[in-house]
Amino acid sequence: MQQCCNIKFVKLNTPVDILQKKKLRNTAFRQQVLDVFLANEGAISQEKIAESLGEHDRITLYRTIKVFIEKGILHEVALPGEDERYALCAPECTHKHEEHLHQHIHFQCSNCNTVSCIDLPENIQLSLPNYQVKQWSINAQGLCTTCAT
Amino acid sequence: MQQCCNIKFVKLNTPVDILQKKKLRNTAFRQQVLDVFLANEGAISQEKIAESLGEHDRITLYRTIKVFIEKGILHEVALPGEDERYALCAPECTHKHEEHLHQHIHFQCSNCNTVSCIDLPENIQLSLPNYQVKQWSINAQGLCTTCAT
DNA sequence: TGTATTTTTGCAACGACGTTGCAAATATAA
DNA sequence: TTATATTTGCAACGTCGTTGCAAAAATACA
Repeated sequence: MQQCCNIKFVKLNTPVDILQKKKLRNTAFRQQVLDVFLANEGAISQEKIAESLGEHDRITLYRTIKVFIEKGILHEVALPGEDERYALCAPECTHKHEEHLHQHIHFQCSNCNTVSCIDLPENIQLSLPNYQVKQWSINAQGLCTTCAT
Repeated sequence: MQQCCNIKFVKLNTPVDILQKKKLRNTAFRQQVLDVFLANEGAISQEKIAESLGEHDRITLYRTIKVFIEKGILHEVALPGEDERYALCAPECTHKHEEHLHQHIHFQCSNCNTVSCIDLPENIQLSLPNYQVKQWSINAQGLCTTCAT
């Protein structure tokens, strides 16, 4: 069972663990960025990260996000008409340029605007006639658990 | 049956038709932009549109795309790590801020990099426990019809 | 533990792009 | 044909992505 963006799962890894596993140096800045993700559920934009960080160097943040994506620590969540968001990958995730399969659902709440990653209960195949589908993801919109009640 | 981004369907509408229906003035520039979409299947980026247009004013293009999205002529196709792309909406599509339901698949070919919109054979419901799903779309990657063979 | 090596950071700099205001040009209505 | 409303093109501004480079920091190694 592939679990991605599951908070229970992710929280087992400390920033230090994550960086060591990916052979990245353990710096204060990177820890702060990872802390932001561990404190926020779901996918957040660069703007949101920047706010959470307080005063910081924007180029360093840009490069940190870039490296995290390349190493498979973060993945990109694209939403139409909005800034790209980023979310923690599960430990199984490999580098961007290797096989990096994300088969999950990104759910955006039209009320509170949070984007949560929903795990799929099992591996589901998408098959399209005449196409070779390698990976896929679903972007859904509506009301999240909190706002629906 | 909802058909979106289906070329057969869209080609029945001329640029003039499209603009009239949306109560937008019929200008040379807007026609050129629409022609680019009618000539290119699938979703294309602003950069690609700009190339196809030749010499033009970038602000006018920016505003044209913006108006087309607001009026429901174009819709935004978000892809992780890439510039946003735009695709023609089917005539049924309403304005952005009304109910604008796109339940379709955006398929990106990892070889030729084209993004095509695939019609769904019928209305399919996505149901997630505890969530109220209003709309959804699928981003898939792999090899398209042409490149798979 | 101290030093060498490699990585990372912070800053300058540049271009590209989103965005707005405004006046001139254009399209539609009367 | 003229009046009105819309659209365009341009200036201008700030923000962001990106790169190069030197200083600082982290790790490896003796």
